[in-house]
Amino acid sequence: MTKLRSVSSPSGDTKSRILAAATQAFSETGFYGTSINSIAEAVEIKKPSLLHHFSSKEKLYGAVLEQVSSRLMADLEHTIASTENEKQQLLNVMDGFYRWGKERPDEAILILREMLDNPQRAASAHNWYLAPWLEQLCELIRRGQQNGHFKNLEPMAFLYNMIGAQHYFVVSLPTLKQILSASDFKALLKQQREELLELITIRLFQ
Amino acid sequence: MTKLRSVSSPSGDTKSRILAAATQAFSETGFYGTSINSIAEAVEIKKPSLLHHFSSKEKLYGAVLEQVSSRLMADLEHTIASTENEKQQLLNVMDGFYRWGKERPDEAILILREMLDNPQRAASAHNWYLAPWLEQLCELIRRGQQNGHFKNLEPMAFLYNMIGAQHYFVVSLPTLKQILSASDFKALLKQQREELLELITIRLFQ
DNA sequence: TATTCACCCTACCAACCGGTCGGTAGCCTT
DNA sequence: AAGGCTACCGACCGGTTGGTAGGGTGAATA
Repeated sequence: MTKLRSVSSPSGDTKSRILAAATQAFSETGFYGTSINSIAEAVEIKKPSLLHHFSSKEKLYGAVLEQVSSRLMADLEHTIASTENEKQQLLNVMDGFYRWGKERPDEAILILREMLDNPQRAASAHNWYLAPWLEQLCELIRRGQQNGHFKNLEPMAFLYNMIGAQHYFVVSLPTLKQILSASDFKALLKQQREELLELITIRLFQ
Repeated sequence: MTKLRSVSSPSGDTKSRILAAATQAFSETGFYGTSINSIAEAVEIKKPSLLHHFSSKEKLYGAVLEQVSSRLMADLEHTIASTENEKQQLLNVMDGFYRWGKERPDEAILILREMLDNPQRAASAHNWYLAPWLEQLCELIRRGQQNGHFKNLEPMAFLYNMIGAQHYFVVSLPTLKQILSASDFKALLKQQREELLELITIRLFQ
């Protein structure tokens, strides 16, 4: 029997609305700087109602992180699976990472915040939200090296610099947007992208 | 008349002891996650005594940021002034930035936190603590290009990637230290440094 | 000797925090 | 009609926050 969702109270997606609001809030003001009350207000419910869906602030925060990291991981796997060539795989993954940062800056900032706030938790085995991501990419590069498509270099060190540059740039965007003119900002956005691609090309391919 | 500083109460440097403790605390737990009481405890005074030296939490935080950024700026100017060759200047500055991150990770994390927490404040004219820094470096590169020592590329985009990669790596160190073995960690530290130098070399000099 | 002043303290405050409690409204199943 | 369920709420709790008021102390100044 199909369940009818009442129109007057679309309560079924209250949970996801909370998650969305929490993602933005934690991203903007961090875990300690965000009160669950302010999140509840954004969803237009009261605090006890929020705590009905997520039994504690920590649980809510954890749910947000898990949603973000799982989406990131799924994107990576999909990207790698959809191409054969290692060179194109790497470029596509970097492109996906770039678009992720541009389209979901909240999530990019959140992941970085978590690394700063909670290095030991962020690092714990299956909990570092970029560890499996980086590991997959490392192996991709090693495959490319074995096939002779990539130059010989340390995959991890290389990747960390490229991912770091990209991630850092993304979280800087709100700041940059304010100190640069609109045209300068737009130009830098394009230039940085081309610069990073050029770096990857001359370091890995040539 | 020279003022004698009493030995029993070296109160003159209570202020700097507060600053040091605050730098560490804010770096570890952020502005909202840090209570002035915990800072006072670290200095072994009571909260009102701390508020006697810095009249509010915001003021203290501002003083910490100013101390960090002024030292960073002084280092940059000293480094540039102590060399003639643009190529060597750039390498020395990057080296200085690297050592800053290694020797004062607290400060590196703090600057990044400030960018996340307060993009509009962090960006405001004379208050973005890396803006003048980046500007000086940009001009250095432009000089090198005019002299024909550097390749032709967009200085800002290039710099942002290099600085970003380095800064990102530094703030990742606590996390990396926990997911890697001691030997792997040490190896990565060396490799990343060489990798970044290689990137600069082949992109800017060759 | 009297006064000032920097420094540190105890005691206190209103505001806010995360979280619990008892209870209500409405829907679904039996 | 009864019972159970989810979603939601007002009132409240203990505890912590940044900040204030005011008093004590000891050294420099006059």
